[in-house]
Amino acid sequence: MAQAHKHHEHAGESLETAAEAALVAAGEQWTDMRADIFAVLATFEKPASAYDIADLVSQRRGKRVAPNSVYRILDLFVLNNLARRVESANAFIANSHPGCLHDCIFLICDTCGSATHIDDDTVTGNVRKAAEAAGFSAVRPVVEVRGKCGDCD
Amino acid sequence: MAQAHKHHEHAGESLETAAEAALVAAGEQWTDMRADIFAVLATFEKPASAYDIADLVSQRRGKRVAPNSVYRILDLFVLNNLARRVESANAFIANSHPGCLHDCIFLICDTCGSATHIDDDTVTGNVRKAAEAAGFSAVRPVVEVRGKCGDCD
DNA sequence: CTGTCGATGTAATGTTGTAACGTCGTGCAA
DNA sequence: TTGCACGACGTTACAACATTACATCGACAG
Repeated sequence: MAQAHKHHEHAGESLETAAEAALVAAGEQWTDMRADIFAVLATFEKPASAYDIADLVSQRRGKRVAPNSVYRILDLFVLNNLARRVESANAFIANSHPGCLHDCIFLICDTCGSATHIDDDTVTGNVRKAAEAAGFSAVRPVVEVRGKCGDCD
Repeated sequence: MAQAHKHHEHAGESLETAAEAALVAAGEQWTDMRADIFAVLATFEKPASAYDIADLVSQRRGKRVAPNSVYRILDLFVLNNLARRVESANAFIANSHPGCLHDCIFLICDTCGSATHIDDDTVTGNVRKAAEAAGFSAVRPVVEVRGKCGDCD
């Protein structure tokens, strides 16, 4: 069912470096603020709200960072595919393979809150096709699954 | 692609009657308040926020109805499949065939805000399978598509 | 030097969602 | 008939999420 699809999955340092590269490649700056926000976002394995991030970034910088600023940068990240918005959780999660662009599917555990993401282009492709068949264009599929993860069984 | 799947699609009076029947069948009461909220919800063709509904129901009753009360009843509706929550819009929409239970796919137009829903059990079934293959259980798929509808092209 | 531009700061406000507790009517049991 | 239990709804307060408008600051081109 799932497509075999080889990614370079990043983590930690490597992920931040990849994110920086991707953002710079898009003609954007990689500032301290952006680096801090990405770093904080990347430490979460659960989806993080903008306010969670604002708190942690504030600690890290020893100075209050307003949610506002966080949203701005998060939006930029989402736009450039460094992060994803998890609609059903009003929260954000770092993309573990920035630069590699496709629709992803999030599995969010209602018990522990963790989110994993899978890429299955067959499934999301079918969603796109179904939408296009109904006359929709310029489509952005939102495919998320709420449930219970293997660890919480 | 899309499954041929025959529903009784309701509208107006008929829809409200069907909703009442479904709720009563579930052992719940069909009160004036619930009827009003459902009626208001059903007049929207766009997803409606709880606050929108609260405003209109307040007008209709000539007395302020708090969002709080609306949420309670909306939650009940969602639980009993009379309404659906549109996660990517933080809003609700009436289910046009209450009692008929399956995963649905919402197409939300980013231009005019309208939402249509399609049922394609093949697609949602594959989403479920993908989630289960990843060790997820008790799964509730959220499949929504943001894009531009035929009318807004 | 100065105007412009992108990034961030600051303040205020709007929107969405929940918690805690009070009141009221209905039905049932003593 | 009284009193209690319960579900539905009201009221208030607050928490969480998100946006708008405008100010400040440094880099850099003219």
